[in-house]
Amino acid sequence: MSTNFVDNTAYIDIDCGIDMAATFQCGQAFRWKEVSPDVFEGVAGKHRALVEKTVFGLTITPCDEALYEGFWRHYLDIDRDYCACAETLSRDEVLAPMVQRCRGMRLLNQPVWECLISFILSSNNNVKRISGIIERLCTRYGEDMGGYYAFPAADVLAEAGERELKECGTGYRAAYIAKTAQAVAAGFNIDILPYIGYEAAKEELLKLHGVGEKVADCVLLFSCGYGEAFPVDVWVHRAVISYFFDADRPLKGMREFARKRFGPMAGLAQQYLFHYERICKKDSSL
DNA sequence: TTCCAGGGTCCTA
DNA sequence: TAGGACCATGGA
Repeated sequence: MSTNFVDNTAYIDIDCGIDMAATFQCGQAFRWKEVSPDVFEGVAGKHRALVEKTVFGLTITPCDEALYEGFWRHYLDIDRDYCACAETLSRDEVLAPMVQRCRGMRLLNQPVWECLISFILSSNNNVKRISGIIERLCTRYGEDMGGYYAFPAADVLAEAGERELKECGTGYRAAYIAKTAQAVAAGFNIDILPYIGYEAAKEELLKLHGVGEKVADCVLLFSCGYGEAFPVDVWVHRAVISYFFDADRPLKGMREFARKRFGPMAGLAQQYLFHYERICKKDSSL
């Protein structure tokens, strides 16, 4: 893998390629929009970028070396060998066709705060509507970066309060966001979560209002780098029952089953399951 | 009109 | 501790 920087664009040579739609539209992040099949534009934290798939890998614009090393390299999970991951998961006979269909999908390493609020909003919600709510929150409370808005800081959302947050379409989740924002603004440290281990980090997250097992696992997987996290939503629940069991079983049992079967790649396996299920439903409705 | 969506909280038995 | 009602909202 090599990276070059020309005219404020990063040219990244990645061996395994990237599935743009699977990566940016698989429900792990909510601020990316398709410009064309090979080009996505999005905002993460305080940074906006155009990411384009090329024959060599991908390009990021605008992006100099400092921004790449300080943010996008980690965000796009550039250093993980996804060919090896796909190879390993393909050895699972059930998962093999899903890996084949979604090959090139990557997990993103999002800013923890942004990921936390996004998935608190995901409760009993759908991807399209979550994206709309987040954009309204960013437009109203995010820092104006000149043409786009950063994700709003905790103290700003805490100050906004439940009633104002509801005006952005958050519904009953406004109370969750307000209380969690107040906790973080008051000193609840979410920045340590990537460094204290999966179990300890989950225990911390579960102390926050609006965060249950599923939301915690999403945050741990999509922003803290804990690959063993296995979020179980309605799609994954259906898929696991359909492909691995012949009857329903408790959610806790599903998480344990997944972590035992897929180990440190349980989270990636979960994402293959989730995206595959949604693609299949879309395909079957055509 | 009803169902559904990347669920969590709170109350009751 | 487990189970169930309830919570907002917009698209299908």
